[in-house]
Formats: sequence, structure tokens, C-alpha cells
Amino acid sequence: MTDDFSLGAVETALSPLERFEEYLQTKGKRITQPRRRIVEEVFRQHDHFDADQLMASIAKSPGIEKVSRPTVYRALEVLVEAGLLRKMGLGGRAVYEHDYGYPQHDHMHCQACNQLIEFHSDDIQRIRDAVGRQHQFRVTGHLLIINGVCRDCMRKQQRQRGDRLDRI
Amino acid sequence: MTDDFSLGAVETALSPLERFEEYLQTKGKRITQPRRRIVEEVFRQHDHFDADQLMASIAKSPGIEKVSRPTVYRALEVLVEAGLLRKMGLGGRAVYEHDYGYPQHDHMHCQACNQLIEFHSDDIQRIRDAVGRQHQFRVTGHLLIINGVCRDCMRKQQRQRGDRLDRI
DNA sequence: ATTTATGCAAATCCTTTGCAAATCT
DNA sequence: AGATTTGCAAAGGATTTGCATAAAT
Repeated sequence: MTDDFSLGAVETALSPLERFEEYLQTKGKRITQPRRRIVEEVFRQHDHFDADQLMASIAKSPGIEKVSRPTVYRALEVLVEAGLLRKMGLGGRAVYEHDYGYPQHDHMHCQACNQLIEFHSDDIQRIRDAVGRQHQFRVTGHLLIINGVCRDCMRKQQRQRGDRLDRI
Repeated sequence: MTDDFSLGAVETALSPLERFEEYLQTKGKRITQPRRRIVEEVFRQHDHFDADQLMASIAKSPGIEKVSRPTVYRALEVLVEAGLLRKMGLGGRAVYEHDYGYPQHDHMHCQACNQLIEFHSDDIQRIRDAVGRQHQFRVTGHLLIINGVCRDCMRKQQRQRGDRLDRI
């Protein structure tokens, strides 16, 4: 997978931080310490998170100084503008995930444990674009969340049902 | 289309209000004036709305007394439980739409005028269920919103670009 | 030096809750 | 009568804003 023409290689040419700095420069915005801390923490690992979780993980990272809540929110907004993060509303609050150097995917949301499970489907994208064409709607993206109960939680529920029956 | 076995005929056998009253009875809940007003206003026409808009439209309906905000929220919750309404988070606030006697559909959301445009696709449902099966995820529903710019807003944007050029 | 970003405190928005009075069954 | 529902006022949680200070260009 060292093909220079592979999408992955092109998209990941710059690190998230480099890509972000590039964006900031083109917009006349500034590369500050808080912003650097935030980007580093955000891309330390791939995971979904909200503003609170991000604040918390920055706060408890050893050596990294904390960042105020407004600054976190403001930085997240810029990161979305920059195309580094994707934002989605989930049960009241905003949840963010990587949108840079990470393959297109959608989510299943477990209504029992609140977990987000990623999956990929080329078909979705195809249908999405076809629908847009039919309605003369310029598609820029989509949000698909499949609701239900994940495998683990289904097992737990089955156990509970079993327990109940045992007691009768 | 007077086929007794058609889904449409079966699903729409009861009016929304009747269906709601039925639900309330089975749950030992009560059929009150505020609830009746809310259901009537909600199903007066098919449209997406939020709690505020509903409050407002009830308030300005002649002859219909206003309903308090908490009551509106509480009634909407029950209507969702009852399967009469579907709730979706959109840009911070909750938006509701008919889910009774109304065919399955998804939405395109125009980021310019904030309008929701409905569309239908059997494929989406098929893919959704297939994905669930693959991941041993029990699917209960989904939310699909295609983001972009609607036809009308695209025209407006083109006009503006044209104007700008004219001035040069 | 100038402009933008930060942090604090307070505000805002949407939604929910506690509780006494009103309304159903 | 007895239970649920309403409306009010107030609380709550997430996110945003005004403004003086700090940091970046």
C-alpha cells in the first residue's frame, strides 16, 4: 500500500496538525498553543467524543495545560470548518469524530449502551448521490445513524429475560 | 385504492386522535383537553415542526386555548411513544414529524435555507437491514439526512455570483 | 504595534422538573 | 374520591457571548 496515487496516501500527506496550520494560515487565523493542544489530543486516537470529554482528556493528560471550555468549543468549530472533524448531533449534545485521513463511514447507535459502531457501505454513498441528482440538490455530505441494539446488549437482555423466567 | 388489505387502508383506519386516545387508554393515561388540542394542531397538516412552532401555532389558532410549554414537551414525548410522531435532532433542537399513516421517508437538509425536503428510497431500508444483520445489530430504525443545498438556494447563489461579476 | 485568541463570568437556548392546583376517570 | 395532568416558576445541561487580558503575527 505504498502507491503514491492511492487516496489514502494523498489525503494523509499532512498530519492533522500540519493540515490545520495550513488552514489557519489561509484564513488569517492564528496557530496558538491551546489550538495545538486540542488538535493533538483530538487526533491522539480515533474515537468519538464530545466537548466535555475532550476538555477532560486534555486536563488529565500529563504535562498538557488545560484549555477553557469556550476555547474548546471555538476550536472544535474551526476544526469542522477546516474539514478535520465531523460534527453530529446525538441525543442533545454534539459529538465529533475524525474526518481527515479517515475513510468514509456511517454509524449504528446502540440505544442501550449508547455506543457508536462504525460501518462502511459504498451503496449508501451511491444512493445518496442519486437522490441528490433526482432532486437537483447539491449534496455535500450526509448523516446516517442506524438505531437499534448492539450484539452485546442483546445478549444482556436475553440473560435478564432468562433470569426472570428462572425465578418463576 | 379501496382494497381492505392495502397497508395504507389498515394503517389509517383510525384518525391520529383516535389512535392516540387508544394508546392513552391502554397505558392508563388520560385524554385531556390540552392533549387533544396538541394532536389536532400537529396533524392539521403535514409538516416538520419544533416545540416552539407548535406552541405558536396553537396559540394563534382562533378559538383554541394556548397550552403551556411543559405540557407541549410532555405531550410530544407521549406522541413519540405512541408512534404518532418521530423525533429527530437537528441543529441543537428537536424536530418532529408525522409517523402515523405516513409513508417511510428520509430527508435532505438545505444548509442555506434550513428547509427539510422529504424523499423516499426502498434501497436505504434494504441496506440498513443488511448492515444490521452483518453486525448482529437489532435494527429498530434509522436517521438519514443528506446535507447540501437545495435547488432554489443554488439558483439564488448563482444569481448573486452573477451580480458580483456584473459590478466588476 | 496591531490584530486575533483566550479565559472568565454571565447569558442564551432548549428542555426538564418540583409542586400546588386543576382535571380526568 | 383518587390518580393523573396542568401550569407556573425555577432548575438544568449544553453551548455561546461580552469583554478585558494575553498571545501571535
